[in-house]
Amino acid sequence: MRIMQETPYRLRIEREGEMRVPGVVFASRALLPDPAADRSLGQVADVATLPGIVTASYAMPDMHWGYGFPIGGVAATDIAAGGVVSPGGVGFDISCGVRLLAAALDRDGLDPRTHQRLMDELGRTIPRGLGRRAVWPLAGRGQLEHVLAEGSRYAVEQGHGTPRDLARCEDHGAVAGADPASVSARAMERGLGQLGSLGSGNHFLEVQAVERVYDEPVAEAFGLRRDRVCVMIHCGSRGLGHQICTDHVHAMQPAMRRHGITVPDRQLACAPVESPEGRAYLAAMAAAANYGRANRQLLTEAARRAFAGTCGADLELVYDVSHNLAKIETHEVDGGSRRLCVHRKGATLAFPPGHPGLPPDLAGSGQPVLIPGTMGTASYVLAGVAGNPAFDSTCHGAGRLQSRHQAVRSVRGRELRDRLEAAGVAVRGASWRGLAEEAPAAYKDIDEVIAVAEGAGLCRKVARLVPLGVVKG
DNA sequence: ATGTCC
Repeated sequence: MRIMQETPYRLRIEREGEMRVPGVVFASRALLPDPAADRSLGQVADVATLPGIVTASYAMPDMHWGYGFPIGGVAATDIAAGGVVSPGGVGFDISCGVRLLAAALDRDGLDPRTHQRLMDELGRTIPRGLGRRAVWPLAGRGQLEHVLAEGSRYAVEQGHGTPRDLARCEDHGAVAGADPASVSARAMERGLGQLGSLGSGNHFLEVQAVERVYDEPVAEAFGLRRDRVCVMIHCGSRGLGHQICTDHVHAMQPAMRRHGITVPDRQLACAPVESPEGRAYLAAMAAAANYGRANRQLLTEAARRAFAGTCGADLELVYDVSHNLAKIETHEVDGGSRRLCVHRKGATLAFPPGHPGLPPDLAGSGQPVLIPGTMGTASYVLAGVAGNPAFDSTCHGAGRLQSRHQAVRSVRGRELRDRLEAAGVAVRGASWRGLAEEAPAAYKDIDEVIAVAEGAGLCRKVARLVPLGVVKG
């Protein structure tokens, strides 16, 4: 593989073999994955072979090895030119994403005793870990179908939130085109008992405080100012999204044979967007996306109850983003306007100021971008910028450096908890092993990832948040 | 990520 450094923050993988376009990686040399342990650069090249891919196969500064596509991967296919959709380009955790809430409270208003009571209450009421516990136990299949079709809109309609919440959700809380009929009975079964639950892995609910503001007017428009207490929620579509991915990867095998599509990796299973299999996946994916969004809405309700019961502060929604999704969007390609299927896997949509997809009160700010760090480290709020070189996309997190297995070998969960508590971060975990798997040492340096994302022109910094307590999935 | 294997 021939890799050229184009700018300090941009590398190019030259087109060769079956690649239809080059690879473009937004990273400093220091952030590049170790090729001995992580095959993600090869995955960027593999994605470049997909039918219909345009411009380049991109990777964000937090890139690492994933299922088929790299995590941190962005790929757009031209629908009219037979462009494909690939479940591996979205990931197993469909619509995994982040929501940020701002409390009507500053950090000096949270005395140590109230802080502990708040964390205890969150620890008691936020369902997490493997299995089926939920804030909203659905009445049955009919109610779940409403969630799949209407996402957070249905949750709010049913009293789990306010109309103001929807104004600060991507797509007003629901992806269009969701079809519950494309969702298998097994996926429905898995989804019934998990709505309003964090899950496990890197998912969390964190109480944070704004430590630094880089752009006062934009922070103000987002509802943020220095020292404000916030809540960040990171979760996805649980077993339902996972099952949908599994079902449709299998369903695409005959479509690939029928269309004569060959891919360098079985995990890149795909089908033309304009094929029965492609359409069925997108309809089921949209349903999972709506489930993921409703999931964050229900966890918001639980967090609001915990705040109301302990410190009395309201929580106002700053924004909600999905960072695992494929969307049909129109972009300029080679001087023409094309309908594209844009895959973002571990990558965040970042519209520039003035984009019609923004809420009117944020039109001048650009789209809020929410990027969590790791336990005990900072998180960032950023904004979309004009001239984004990757279909209005940016990174989604710190990016894993060590495998879960490596992380568990290098630190004990109890030890990590004690270290975080000593540093003033209250910890309410689900399992010791899960905690060790998410050790900060297993991730890249979030400050460096953000510096590269900004340096590469993907987004710009608005505020830096630091953790006060974490409820870990 | 995930009832970490149907």
